[in-house]
This record gives sequence, structure tokens and C-alpha cells, in this order.
Amino acid sequence: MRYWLIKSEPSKLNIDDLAAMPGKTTPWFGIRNYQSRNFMRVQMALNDLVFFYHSCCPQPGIVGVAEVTKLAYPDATQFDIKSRYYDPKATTQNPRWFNVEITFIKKTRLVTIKELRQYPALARMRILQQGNRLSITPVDPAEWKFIAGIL
DNA sequence: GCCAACGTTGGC
DNA sequence: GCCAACGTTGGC
Repeated sequence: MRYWLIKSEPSKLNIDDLAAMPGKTTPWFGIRNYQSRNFMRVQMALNDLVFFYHSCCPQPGIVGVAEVTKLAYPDATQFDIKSRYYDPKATTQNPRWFNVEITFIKKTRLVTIKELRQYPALARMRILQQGNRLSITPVDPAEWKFIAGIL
């Protein structure tokens, strides 16, 4: 089993929105970055655990935990001409973008990026590296355990 | 709103 | 296949 961190802008989908979804589950659609896509398609497995992170907001940080409950399948929004995620180069025969589904497990206290930066144990975390822009990043098991211990 | 980082695009 | 231009991300 692997661990992940996924970023979401709370104005678009926050942890409470996820908890309010039918079955507390949502497709993680709209990822348009090949590295993040490949993480979903190649590595994400059922029951992988995910930190839910709020980005682009006054208090960026980890706010909850979710789990992967459906393996990657083609992201429907790439075919929807009205969607902001529409991709004219994608076809149903040859889809470009995929999404998994995630299910809410729990809310946590807000662990801000500022706090995360204070722990030497997390110094190598992907999310903390300069210039990191991936919306999905793997979390080292030791890092996961450390963060779970301070929640 | 600024700016650094970096992925993507497209002409050659 | 190179690389400049451009667009997007995201913390501050």
C-alpha cells in the first residue's frame, strides 16, 4: 500500500465538500499533468491512503484523510466540450487523462505548510520542495507515519 | 498581485 | 529534437 498527498483548491472542492458527496466519494478529475496522471494510472491502488491538502488559499495545509476506492479510468471531462478540462486531442479510443476515485475517511486538524516545514523529519517531502507544482505526490511511509503522529 | 518554477507548445 | 515563448501553479 502506498501513501499520497493530493492538492485541492478549497474554493473548488474542500474537505467538507468531499464529506458531503454521495457515498463521501468523488472522481479525482481534472488532472492535466502527465506525472500526476501516471501516478494515478500506474501506481495508485485500492485502499491507498491520501492526505487531502488545501492549496491556493489563506491557510494552505493538510486538512483530512481519504482513501483510493476506485482505480484509474478515463476522465469524462476531457470529452466534454463545455468543461474547462476539455481536451480536443483526447478521444474515447485514445484517452489522455484518467482519474481515480477517493472516499472521505476523516477530517484532521489543519496542519499548515508552515508547520510542515518546521519538522526535520519532513525536510525531503515532495510537497515542500521548491517549485513543486504536482497536484499528486507520493508520501514516504515514514513521512506518513510522522504526520499521522502529530495530527 | 508578485514572482519563481517548470511543464507544454510549436516553429524551425 | 531543440529551444524560446507562453501559460499555469501556488506560496507569500
